[in-house]
Amino acid sequence: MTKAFQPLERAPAYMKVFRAIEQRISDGGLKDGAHLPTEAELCTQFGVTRSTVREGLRLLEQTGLIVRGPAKKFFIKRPLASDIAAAASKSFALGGITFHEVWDALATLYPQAARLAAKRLSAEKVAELNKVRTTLALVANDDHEATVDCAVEFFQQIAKGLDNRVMLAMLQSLNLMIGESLRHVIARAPKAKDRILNAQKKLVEAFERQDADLAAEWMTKHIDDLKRGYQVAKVDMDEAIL
Amino acid sequence: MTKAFQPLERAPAYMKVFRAIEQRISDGGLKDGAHLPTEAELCTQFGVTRSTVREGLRLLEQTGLIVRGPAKKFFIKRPLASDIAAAASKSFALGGITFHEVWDALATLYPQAARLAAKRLSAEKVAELNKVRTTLALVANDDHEATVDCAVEFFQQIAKGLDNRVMLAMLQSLNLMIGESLRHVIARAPKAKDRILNAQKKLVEAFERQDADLAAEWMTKHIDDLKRGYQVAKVDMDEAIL
DNA sequence: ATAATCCTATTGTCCGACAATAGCAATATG
DNA sequence: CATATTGCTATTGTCGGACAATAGGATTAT
Repeated sequence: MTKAFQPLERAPAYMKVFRAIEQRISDGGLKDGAHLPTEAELCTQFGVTRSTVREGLRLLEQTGLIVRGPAKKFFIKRPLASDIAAAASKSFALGGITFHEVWDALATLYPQAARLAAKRLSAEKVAELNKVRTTLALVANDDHEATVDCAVEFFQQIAKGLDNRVMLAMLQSLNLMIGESLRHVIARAPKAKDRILNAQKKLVEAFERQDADLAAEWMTKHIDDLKRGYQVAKVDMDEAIL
Repeated sequence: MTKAFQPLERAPAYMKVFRAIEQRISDGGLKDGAHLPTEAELCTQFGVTRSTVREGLRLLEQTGLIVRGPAKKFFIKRPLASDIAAAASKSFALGGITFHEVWDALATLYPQAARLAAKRLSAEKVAELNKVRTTLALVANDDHEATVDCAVEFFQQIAKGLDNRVMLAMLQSLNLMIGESLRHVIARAPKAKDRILNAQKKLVEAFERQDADLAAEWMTKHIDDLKRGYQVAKVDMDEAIL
């Protein structure tokens, strides 16, 4: 007797539409920036109705593979690190991730990131970082909004400087998750800004000297400070973020 | 004159449906495991037609917030670390991430993960790891499939043992991305398995002694070996994965 | 008691229609 | 002639209804 049959491929048509287009994107048939045919055109090509095509498009839309251009037209977009980070941090939040888990990941990743940064950051990037730092020094002490923005921007610049999209996405997703809570902390821990400024200064120095150990050391202190900030602000670390 | 009007909120109805349900999930109104009302029910509640509701459901579906239960009914599901990892690694692949970037992230994250594991892994978890290791020792030398599975499983167990869903998701997404390429490497680098086994042995020893430095050291060697494997297998590290 | 069959609720797909909108062409106005 | 306005057209967003496919549960037959 010949071999048993494979279970045959049964997926809803809208799913097949999704996968077909996704496939075309990944194999380069639909290049980045190209625009998708109109819905009517897709109907005739796939031989299904608009409702079905549209359901498939919604899947693509949520995956982030197509974005609206002018005239509501969709065009193809390959996911950027920032998209992945945004999606991941949103999912984490919905999954009930705690401050503790985020902080733990920060404490693990960022000192290493600082090590890499010390080795890889170009002189221009370090100068850029320094500019962010001086900007932070200039903002009013009670402007918590701007303070947080600068503090997060400093992290962002380091992440971007690593020249690695995987790490960028991971670090950015952490940045997004701490951003909100940081606002909370800074509003309640008045001395936080000075400590942040000091850590940033030492970090920039370490980057200038390309001293990986020093960079890691100060980054660790910086992250530890954040935890202390949470404690001062009486944030329950086992509470879910957002 | 009174202040200018805000641009009014104009989003397609299907998007509003999506956001409304998403909101209900995140604020706990729809609990994990609860089942979504039928499409017809949602139609009456939102006051839109089924087509519109269904487009919204497709968005939820792709976000991973609802999954099909028996009878095709949708059930609410909060995203798990593994879902986030799967989505992220797929996006990375579509974004054209290179082997080099993945390896770079591996080399940065896993030694630190090993450090944490040395401190946190329970005795049972270490025993579990040891079991994976002995399983790998027993598989035939030419069974590349099983070899890869065991090698990846070893990483998975470490990731799970950290007891941190953020790190778990990040490490898992890396695991998914190397999985495929590892198959390629092991088929071409015959001695790879022995080196993997040795590294795993040393790692387990380090975990048993809770020696973080030793664990990090051997994990670094382990990851470096992987890179050497790529070179032996003549994989172009600047090529996109998958 | 178990297996086969029917029933029903729900999803998947189709069709056709029309309103809303954005971009473009044609026109009016100075 | 240049600019502003208007109308045209292609496309998307939404609607309503229809029916086939399917999964689970109820019912019947053996």
